[in-house]
Amino acid sequence: MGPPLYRPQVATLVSEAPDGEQWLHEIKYGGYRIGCRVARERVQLISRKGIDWTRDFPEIAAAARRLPVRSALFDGEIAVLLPDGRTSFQALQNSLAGDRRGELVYFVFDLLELDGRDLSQVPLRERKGELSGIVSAAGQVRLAQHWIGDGGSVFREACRLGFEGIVSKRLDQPHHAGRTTSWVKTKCVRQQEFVIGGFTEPSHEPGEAIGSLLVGVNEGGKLRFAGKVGTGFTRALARSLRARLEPLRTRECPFAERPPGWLGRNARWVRPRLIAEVMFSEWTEGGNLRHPSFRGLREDKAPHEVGRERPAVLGISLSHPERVVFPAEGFSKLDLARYHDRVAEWEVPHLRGRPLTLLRCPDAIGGDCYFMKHSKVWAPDALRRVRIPEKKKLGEYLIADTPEALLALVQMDVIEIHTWNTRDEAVEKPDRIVIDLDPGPAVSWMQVVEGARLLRGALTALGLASFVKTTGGRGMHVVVPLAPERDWTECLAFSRDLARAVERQHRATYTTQYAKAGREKKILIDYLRNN
DNA sequence: CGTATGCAATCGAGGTATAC
DNA sequence: GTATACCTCGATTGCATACG
Repeated sequence: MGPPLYRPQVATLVSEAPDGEQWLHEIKYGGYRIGCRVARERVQLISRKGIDWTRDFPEIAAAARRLPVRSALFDGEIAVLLPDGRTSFQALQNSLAGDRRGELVYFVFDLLELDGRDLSQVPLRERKGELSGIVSAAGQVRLAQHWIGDGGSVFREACRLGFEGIVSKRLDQPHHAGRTTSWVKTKCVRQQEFVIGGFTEPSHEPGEAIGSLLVGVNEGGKLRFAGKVGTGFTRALARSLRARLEPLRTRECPFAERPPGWLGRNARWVRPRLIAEVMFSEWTEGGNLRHPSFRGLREDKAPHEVGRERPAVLGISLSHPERVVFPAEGFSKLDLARYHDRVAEWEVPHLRGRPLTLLRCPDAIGGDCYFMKHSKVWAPDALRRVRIPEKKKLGEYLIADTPEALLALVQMDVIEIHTWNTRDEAVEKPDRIVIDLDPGPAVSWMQVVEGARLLRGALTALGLASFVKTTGGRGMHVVVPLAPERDWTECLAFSRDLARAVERQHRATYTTQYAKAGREKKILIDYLRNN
């Protein structure tokens, strides 16, 4: 008898995540469900329908071959892990097309056979136990994380972080092929209204019902096609929708841009009068709906009121969320917002109370960017404005004290956030000194690291704690926190003296001369950051 | 006899491969 | 380049069959 087939267990959709200690919860990764059979040196990756996918993911197969088993059947999901920690179905398909943006990871969540022992009749709790001894929590083949109990919180957190939803599994149940209720999934759904601009002829009842609805949203005064909705109605409802749409029939396509291909030529068009409520999982990169499902007609809204609803992060509404801000990596404004949301806990303490100088790029990096010090511009309310006396007049500055304020900066298309070395309660008394190590083009990164260590040594000898900050470029900042007691001139004098002392001792390596010429192989110690 | 379950159909986006 | 077929993911309906 050959090895048992890969017959995956699948989850039933429910509206609320279950609670209780008998349930564990995992992230719904939104990748491809894949079984992995290891037998001696042979590894095979198998799709949900039993098709061999080993050739499509050779690096996963190679990593699986190194697992410490003689034979095994693993179950899991292959997904693309984005740098912000989310996984993306879209990115996975791009990855199969050769576009590597993010890391391909096989998240393993079950073990059905181990070294000849059939584990399929063993409770999930024990299978998880065996699995955790074999697959580690890092690497290209990695253990899927899970949480026991409190499904509601796991679900809310998963949605907040931008995942598709969660899968909840009974710990006390054996494996069971096919759809069961001992595995359930809860999805983070989106729902909104769309204008109906047409429909397709159904294959079964031509002339009597509809196949799918063609829907769109208003964008810049035009109706933009957003996809087809072909499920969520019964046959009877499809017939009644046809009856409602038939009087609205027109020869002219109501969408500003005709849908591509066959659809654009063969769909039935209607005057854009009816509004449909549609549930869907997400917007695709092309601005279409993924997994759309009809919920009903909205009789209470006018078509011109229907637009794409702006996503919000931490309550800050983002315009142009899909705009690509980092073209090389393909990251959008929404990606940037989610990143700041994730790191806000660490980022905000360094921003709190500090007047800001901002680099804004309304197009993208590489487009037109400009530095902004004063805040005589529109900014969301979450940002605080302060007035600080300058040489001649009062200057108004922005300060970000909260995670919401940080997201407000993203909404303003801010790419770089530069802070003052003082806080607004005492603008004349710096609470830190920053010494910038700016390497010439011929200087290696390790030399910059050595420079930072040298400075830190000198500071420690003077009784001052210090830490380094990467700059995003090739240099490094050495930051010295201070009690806000000395004024600017004293801080500047101190950092200038320190920089010159280092320069005197190591003339071949360091300089305090700003002129570019002559310092290709040297590190400029820039003390003027404390001015 | 009603309910549960499995399976095929019919829809969706987005991808590949292949034929023309 | 365009069209077709088929693969992944998904939702949902409707029917046949199994079960208590």
